[in-house]
Amino acid sequence: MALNLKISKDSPVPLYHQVVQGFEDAVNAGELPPGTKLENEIELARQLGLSRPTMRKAMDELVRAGLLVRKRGVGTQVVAPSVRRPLQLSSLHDDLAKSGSRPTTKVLEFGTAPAPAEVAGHLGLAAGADAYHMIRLRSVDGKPLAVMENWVPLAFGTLTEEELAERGLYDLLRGLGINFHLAHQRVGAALATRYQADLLEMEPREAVVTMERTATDDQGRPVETGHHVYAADLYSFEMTLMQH
Amino acid sequence: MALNLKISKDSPVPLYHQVVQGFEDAVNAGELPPGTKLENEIELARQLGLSRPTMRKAMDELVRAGLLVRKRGVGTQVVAPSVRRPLQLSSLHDDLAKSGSRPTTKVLEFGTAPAPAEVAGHLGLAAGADAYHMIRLRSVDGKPLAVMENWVPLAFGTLTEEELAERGLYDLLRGLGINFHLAHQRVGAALATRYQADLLEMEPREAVVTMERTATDDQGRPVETGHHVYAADLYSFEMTLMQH
DNA sequence: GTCAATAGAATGTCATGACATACTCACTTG
DNA sequence: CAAGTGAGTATGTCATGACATTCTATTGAC
Repeated sequence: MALNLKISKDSPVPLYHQVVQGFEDAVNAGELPPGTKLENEIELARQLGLSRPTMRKAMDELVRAGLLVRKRGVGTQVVAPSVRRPLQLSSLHDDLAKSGSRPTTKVLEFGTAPAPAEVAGHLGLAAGADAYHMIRLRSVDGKPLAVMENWVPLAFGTLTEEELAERGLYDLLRGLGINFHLAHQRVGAALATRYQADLLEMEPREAVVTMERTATDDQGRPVETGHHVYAADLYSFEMTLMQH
Repeated sequence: MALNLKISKDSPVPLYHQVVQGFEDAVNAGELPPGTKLENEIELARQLGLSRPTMRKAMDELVRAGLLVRKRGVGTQVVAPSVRRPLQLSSLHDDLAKSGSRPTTKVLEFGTAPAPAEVAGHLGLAAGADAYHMIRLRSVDGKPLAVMENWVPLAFGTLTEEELAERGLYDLLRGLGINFHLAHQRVGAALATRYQADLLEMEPREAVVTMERTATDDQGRPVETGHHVYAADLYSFEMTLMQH
């Protein structure tokens, strides 16, 4: 089965990236149906005029993405078109904007306050140390979606309520020079408090999706911790799990 | 800053794996504190007596794991100890057993039934085609944790209620020769129905965490789809998000 | 027919070598 | 002082070459 990918050595796009993209396109177009057994790496590389390590680097990526499975001594075959979508650290604002929604934000509370013990623990602060505290209501197309409470250490720089009303928190933090690295997140469920229910325009004791997250920067410093509550009928968390 | 990793060329463990493990140990032991700037790749490889591609392969993994960040033209530094835990496809039974709990399962319903339209869609079956249908109650240390409804196409082989009472569904499917590959999962919240509340020994209209998942094998075939409901006070979903 | 050994196939690992590109800093010029 | 340029640094990409390990199928012996 000859590969029919277009690889250009004049392109600024690295060769292995072109291979990855070509595979994905071929799989999505049905030219490489699930179950297709590929030629061995050496032959594939020969066909594309590449070195084997370059071919292999491309295939490493495709295996990690879930499009291909490899078995030592046997060969490689196509799995797709079901593809792994990696979990990305981004803000709800960015997620919603990316999915075509028009998110708006209302700042309900903003200030500095002594961090409760759990928050202090997450942020690596002394108990009772001051931190920024903010509560926002996020809506989409005019409909309330989430109540978001966040805490941010004071040490990174100055945040203002005016800025927070205009831009997302993550955007502001990036503006302070913070390079986000990763976040640990926990998703659960709860009954909406009366406060939350009022804001989300639902009955009290309706179900809400809860999300707690602490994000760290590329220095390993905790940069924000938050507790968000989403209307369960409007929002859920999607993810792809891989077998290893 | 000289690296102090123990690398043995006699070990059956690949060199790059030894480097990864050595880094992780050093970071976890505090020998490589967050923010540490590492020597360049060529020097690190020299210090460890390795080739640069081997060094680089190890560091690729550490970057993907979130322990290191690299910047072209600048260098590489340590981020940890906060590490990315990749999302793995495994069954609730395996997850709980791994965390030290003693899960038990009660089969509430088992049989074949026409798959509802949505289920048929997920499993790639014709509408109304028969599929295995099962409902189980999972408990931990005698306390009910989850109500789990699953559908499995008939085509993979025979499942029996007796087997399901003894072993997990994923275990049974593996026994039929299925190689799990990945699953798409959605986590949300809902109010427990009376049926669910009775089983989970909670009040009706308490909040439950919901999870819908469709798993596919390494041929790209959907092998099971399920809808699970967890007691929100006992279970939540944890995950790590990476910035890219 | 069953079992063990062997050969072939293919992935996995590792090395040497070289060039390209992005980033930072210092110096020069306006 | 600010902007631009060039050099140095380090990661990113790619190639050739070789050996190790795992898997499967075939063959031979019992």
